Amino acid sequence: MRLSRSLVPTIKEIPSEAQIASHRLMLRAGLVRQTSAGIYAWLPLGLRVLRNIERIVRQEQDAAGAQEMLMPTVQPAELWRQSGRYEDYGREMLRITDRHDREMLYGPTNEEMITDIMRQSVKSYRELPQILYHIQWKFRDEVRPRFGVMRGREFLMKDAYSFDLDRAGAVVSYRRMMLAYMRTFQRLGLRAIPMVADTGPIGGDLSHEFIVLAPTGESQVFYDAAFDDIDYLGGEFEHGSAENLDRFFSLMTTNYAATDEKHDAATWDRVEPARRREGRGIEVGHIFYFGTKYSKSMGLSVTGADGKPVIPEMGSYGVGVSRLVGAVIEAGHDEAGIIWPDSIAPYRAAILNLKPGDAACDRMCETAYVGLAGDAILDDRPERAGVKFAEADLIGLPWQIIVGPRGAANGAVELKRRATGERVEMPLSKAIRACT
RNA sequence: CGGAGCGUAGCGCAGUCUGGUAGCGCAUCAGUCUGGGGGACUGAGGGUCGUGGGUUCAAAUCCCGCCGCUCCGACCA
Repeated sequence: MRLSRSLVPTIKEIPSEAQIASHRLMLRAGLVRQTSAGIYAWLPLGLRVLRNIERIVRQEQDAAGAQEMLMPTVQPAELWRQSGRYEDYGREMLRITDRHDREMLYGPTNEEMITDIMRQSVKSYRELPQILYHIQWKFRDEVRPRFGVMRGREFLMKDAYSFDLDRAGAVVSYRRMMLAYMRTFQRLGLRAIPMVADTGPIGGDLSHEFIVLAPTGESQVFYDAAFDDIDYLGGEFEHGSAENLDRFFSLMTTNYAATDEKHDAATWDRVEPARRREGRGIEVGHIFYFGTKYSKSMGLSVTGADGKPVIPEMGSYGVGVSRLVGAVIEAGHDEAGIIWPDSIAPYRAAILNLKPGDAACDRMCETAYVGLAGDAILDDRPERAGVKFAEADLIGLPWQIIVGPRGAANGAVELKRRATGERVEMPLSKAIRACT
């Protein structure tokens, strides 16, 4: 993108309404704008990050054997009456009446809807197990939205639903999703830890929340440092083998990890002192096994091998995609701005033309822009160098190719790594290769 | 939902107590200088003072209602 023709409304001052780093930086770097309390418009740069996170989430869901679909945001109240949650959910649910006086709602989650779809479509035990997911906007009318996209009312969530014939199968699905989540978070450059959780209004008896460590997190967490050394991407764990998943799951659950609500001082004291880690955490995902809660209340059953009805065992698995944008920034920033992980940065590099109008600078910047196949922000604005440096650091792309008249005369640019601040002078072609 | 605040130029704010010409900084636009870490100077444009009513000769300012937003607490991907 050419910055001179793009909507990237950066802000120099700190917005007064933003209390935490990620919120301030998202506003300052021009990623989002608030349109109502807890409701945000995603500007071009922010949307690219959101899409990149979605892509990783999608790849890992697919790898775990889940199928993508898309359910609507607006749902009929009738479905929620069947499960009994229409009244239970309370004021957090945004209720809508259409022109025919039909009661509708803006979905806060989709258990009822997916169960309805499955009961219409799945008739035989041969058709299970299945896991379905979608990435869709949700609305929960939070009493007090805050912290920008971390705690908005409208948010983008990936929610998956598993259907198995028995508890043993459901447990395999649950573990698969847990592995998918750990892989997803690692790819996002986040250290996330699964912690035993309350099941809340969704119900059930097996539930974990995934907590990302960040100093501005909302809850206090305690965990065993053993989690820090686990590599989920290296091939040690796989979705295909129940035995392997079993080993994975016991690794996740035997090491101590708890939020302050579930913290057990006695068990904590048995963790080797050198391995005790304590800090603040942000919940970025939550998974539940809830048995037949919805299948039973809503009449989902399939015919079993013996000709008798079987009520499927279900689970649901949510990850806050839009919240992750905030979480990634909480985990990666400094005084100057955001430091994006390579995996989700809106663009790979910023090309800073320190002297637009200078033939050599212009030519080298164009070469760099083409060389990066447009996966870069070309700062071609007639601004001073200082402004460009400051905004490039604020936006936080992984690389900066700095093209100034000094080096341009003999074909050299500076390549700066945002994360470390390290700057090295080198030929343009080498800099381009380093970024790709 | 309990408690507390705030709505004045794109952003951040002063002015409100004590009614009488709507202001400052940043940003924007034009020009000059400058030119490797948010530069300087000169000039210009930009306002239904959240909204509806009331009091008054006169309301950003006083009174009442409404709306919006923020913060603290209890709750959540």
